[in-house]
Amino acid sequence: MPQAPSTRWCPTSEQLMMLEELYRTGVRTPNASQIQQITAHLSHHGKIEGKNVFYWFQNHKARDRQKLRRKLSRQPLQAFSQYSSSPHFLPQLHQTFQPQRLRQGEKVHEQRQGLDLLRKLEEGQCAWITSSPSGRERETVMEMDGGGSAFCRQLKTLDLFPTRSTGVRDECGTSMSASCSVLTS
Amino acid sequence: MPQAPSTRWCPTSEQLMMLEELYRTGVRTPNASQIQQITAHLSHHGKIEGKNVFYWFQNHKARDRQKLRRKLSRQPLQAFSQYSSSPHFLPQLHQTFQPQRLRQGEKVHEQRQGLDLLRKLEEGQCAWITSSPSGRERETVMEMDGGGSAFCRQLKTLDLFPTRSTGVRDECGTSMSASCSVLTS
DNA sequence: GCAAATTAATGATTTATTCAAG
DNA sequence: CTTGAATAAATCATTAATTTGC
Repeated sequence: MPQAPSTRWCPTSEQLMMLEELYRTGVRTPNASQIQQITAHLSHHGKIEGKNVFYWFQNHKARDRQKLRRKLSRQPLQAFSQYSSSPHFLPQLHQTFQPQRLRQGEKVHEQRQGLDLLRKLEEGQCAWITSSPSGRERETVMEMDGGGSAFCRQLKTLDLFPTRSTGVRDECGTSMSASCSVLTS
Repeated sequence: MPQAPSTRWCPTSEQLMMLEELYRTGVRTPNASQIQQITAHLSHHGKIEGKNVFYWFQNHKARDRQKLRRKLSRQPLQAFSQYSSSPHFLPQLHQTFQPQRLRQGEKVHEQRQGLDLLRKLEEGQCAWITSSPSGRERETVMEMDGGGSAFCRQLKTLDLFPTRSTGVRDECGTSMSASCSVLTS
């Protein structure tokens, strides 16, 4: 069939890796000259023009920031957990794990609560995660050394999460189906 | 009898299946609370602690990415590989980009170039960036056509990224060993 | 068949990056 | 410019698979 001559640049894996390598090592907003050089090099690995390089860095930088923000805004849901050995616990967990999105203006600072585990693990303050919760289900899921989860306010899940992706999301999953949550307090 | 002090967690098949199910359905980086919940549930199927869950997701995600990248790098789809992937190309580019770091006072100019570019692009004055960078630029930047080694004599590797290859390990094109090179002349 | 020897997986640690707040 | 937070990448280390000589 008369394949439409792809109207847009499609980076080869090598080009992509090289761009990412440059990005990883600090290049963010290359100037004209730099773009020219990059383009020259990458052109050995496939069709490419300067504007592609320019746009790539623009987009990559932006999406990186976006990803970070999203990452920071991941909030824990309410502790519920007496399903114990329910054979249906998985679906329930899923409900709890849907990515949460908070309001735009919400201060990022108070929203983190993610995994400072690593640090705590290394510092030995990881009782909460090191200890085996095997004994019984605790309804006070975490108590985290007093000050850890003060901002663990009540979230109200509004709805939906058709998430059923099979591929590898997370990274460039710019738009993962997310449920919408709102602070109710 | 001093039982083999199994030094590390060994997931039961049930635990593994549950973790994989969670992963398949989108869980990638569970936060503290979520880890607690997962741990609580999985503990019904065998000994387990929070950090095991944490590490499991870290590793699984990382190795998934790794697998994907390795797969991608195996499909270099252009015949331009006469230059193939020169290990020198990156360092050279980096060298070019080093001067990008400016002192506080004079930062504006460089930074603004990106915007200028965009403007030009949108205004149609982007001939310089749209045009394919053939020949000319290449010469000034890299001489490597006659055997890239000639270029290397002038380079001094700073070893920003020590290429400690443990040999055996995985990897391939994922992370090109990038060292920071500087002209010594 | 069966261990010792080898190799592949994968759990656990360490190290480097990144963004952005201070 | 410095530092905090939070990974992701790299790598170390141990367990499971498998191969191999008998």
